[in-house]
Amino acid sequence: MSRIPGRVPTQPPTLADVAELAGVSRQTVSNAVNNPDLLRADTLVRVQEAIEQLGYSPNRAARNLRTRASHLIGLRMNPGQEFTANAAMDRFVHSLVETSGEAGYHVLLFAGSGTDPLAGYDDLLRSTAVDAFVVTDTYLGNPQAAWLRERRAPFVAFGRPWDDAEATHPWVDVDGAAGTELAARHLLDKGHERIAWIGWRKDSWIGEDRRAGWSRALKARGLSTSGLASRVEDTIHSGREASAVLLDEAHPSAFVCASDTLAMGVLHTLADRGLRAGQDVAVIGFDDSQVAQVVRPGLTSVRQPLEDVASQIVNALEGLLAHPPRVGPGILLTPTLAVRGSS
Amino acid sequence: MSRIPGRVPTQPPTLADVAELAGVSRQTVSNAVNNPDLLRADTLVRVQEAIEQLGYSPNRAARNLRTRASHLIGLRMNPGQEFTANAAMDRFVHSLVETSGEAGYHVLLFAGSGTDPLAGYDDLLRSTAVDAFVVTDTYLGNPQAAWLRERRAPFVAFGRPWDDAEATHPWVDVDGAAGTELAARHLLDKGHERIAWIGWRKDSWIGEDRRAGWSRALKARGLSTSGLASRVEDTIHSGREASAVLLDEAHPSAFVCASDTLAMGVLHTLADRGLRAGQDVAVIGFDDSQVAQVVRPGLTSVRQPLEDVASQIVNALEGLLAHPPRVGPGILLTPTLAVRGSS
DNA sequence: CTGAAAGCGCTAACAC
DNA sequence: GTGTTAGCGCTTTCAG
Repeated sequence: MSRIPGRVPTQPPTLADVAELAGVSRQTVSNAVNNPDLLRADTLVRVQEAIEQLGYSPNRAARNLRTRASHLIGLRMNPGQEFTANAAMDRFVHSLVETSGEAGYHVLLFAGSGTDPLAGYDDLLRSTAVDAFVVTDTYLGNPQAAWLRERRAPFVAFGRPWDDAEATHPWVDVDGAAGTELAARHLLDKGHERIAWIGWRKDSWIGEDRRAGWSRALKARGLSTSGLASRVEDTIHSGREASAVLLDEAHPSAFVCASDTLAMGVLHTLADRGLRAGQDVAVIGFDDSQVAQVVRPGLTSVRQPLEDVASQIVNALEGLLAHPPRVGPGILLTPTLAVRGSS
Repeated sequence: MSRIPGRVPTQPPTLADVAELAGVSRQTVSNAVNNPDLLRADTLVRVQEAIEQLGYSPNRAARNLRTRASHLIGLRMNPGQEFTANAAMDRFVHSLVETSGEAGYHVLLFAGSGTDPLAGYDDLLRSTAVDAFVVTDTYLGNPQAAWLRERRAPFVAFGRPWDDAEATHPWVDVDGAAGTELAARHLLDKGHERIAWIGWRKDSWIGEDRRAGWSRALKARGLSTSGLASRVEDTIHSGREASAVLLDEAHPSAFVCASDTLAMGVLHTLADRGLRAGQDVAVIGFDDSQVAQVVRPGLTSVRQPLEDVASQIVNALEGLLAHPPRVGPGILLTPTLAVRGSS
């Protein structure tokens, strides 16, 4: 009488309730859920009907306690830069949630402190709240990697271990150089010969990597890059100024930029001077952000395959959490070019 | 000998380890963590030192099992519309993570199915994986609200119960009408008298709400709205077409739009015709998305106070989960206007 | 293939 | 104030 199907029970049903209804032991119900193969077919059906009837789902806390696993993946959200390269972050989180969901994992978000790159990780780890982490902010080295490895915390990094070639942790990254090389080639094929670069300051590994692709493409065609490159802050204003200077001094017919933000700055300069993007001067950005898609006349941009990144990360995570753990080599994915009016 | 401080233990320390080191019972350690007032000062210090020394954090699963609470808040991510009104979502999630973190909660992300508005909720609820939900997708009524309430699942909605004035669940929303009224007044104060509206199709409550603010502002100044409004799909293309038609037929000197997307369409039309946004025709969007900030000459836009929304939601959540539960009235917050070059 | 017993780490209730 | 007992709901032995 205590559990009337269709009515909302005060307490969710437990294994014992299902066992009683199905006329088997609790253990058998557990097996029906976790190792159905062990049951005889008719018993299995009877148990499954009881589960269905009661709307039973195993209590997460109890299961976690027993199995020492939470099926949760921790992901740190950095204090929101209002408009920066993290435009891609949103898309990545979406993909990660969907992919990890299919693998039986949920994503646990926690806040970072901005100053301390380790904040938040420690507590979740010690309280065994998550099974693993996905570490995304590896742009300036990654102290997290060393720290997490030291505590034997499973994690997969989105981003190469730039500062440590010996690092053995699993990672997935996008080949930025291949992306900018793709962009530069696209322009070369259109007949451009003076292609300028606007990137980030030299202390950014990602920035230098992206720059290398542009440089490689030009050199492969026997073209010089000298005087055609500029390194600035990642703001529209900087992109605008840098492109103005380059136009005056080096007369490029096209720009490849390390980000859509910088590319927007170039578009502003072109508009200032009555030049038409795509017609008079070509521009290519990086990240395929929303702005690239809506600005006139459409900004050609390098697009990171974030769905694939998420999928590979979840894959690596599953290996890491398997018994015994499987840890594969780092994975480098190739971006694509979203071609629009600006090129 | 089993736990050497400074070294990484194979197993995290437990209550028992701390109790042994401090020379007290397990219960006393538990009290030291949860009810420090109950301990004598010197005992408390001794226990805290032991906790510190071992790097102890209470095991989440065990605590959850015992207290029947997970300190997790479920948030559903809808399948990523590549570019839509969910531009604001990212900002909201950030705020929610930070605010709820301060209140001792973490955010659990799960994937929605796109077709079934209830997908994902059920399992998390039955397995008691989360303490409560934050429901965001209330744009077309909210079947979740009725469903969740029926199962006595605690939740707070971001969005009014448009379709059910009798609804008693806690909610927080932004007063869209106040936002568009602010926008229209801003234009009226600049001397505009023919202000057009481009909004969504009539079946959108949010859209009709935003439209009402524009209409109210015009009528308050004794101006007619007839022929000045258009209702279309939320795409750039639609905004472009609608504005072209309105310019031809109604000769407005300014536009207020239900979204930045539509406003971008207007900017395209102006560019097509050689009209300068802000100089010849004013344009105001809604959501203060990234594009509003980077497009030339800057798009004036209604900005939702998402930080405040998150804060109020967490506040409501804390009330809901208190013993006994406190449930307050719905909360309506007022947006602000981010003024840029387009107006 | 099924059942009985034990225990994961913690906290609520009660004794001392 | 502190210690003892019990049990949250589940899964992992190990018998039958």
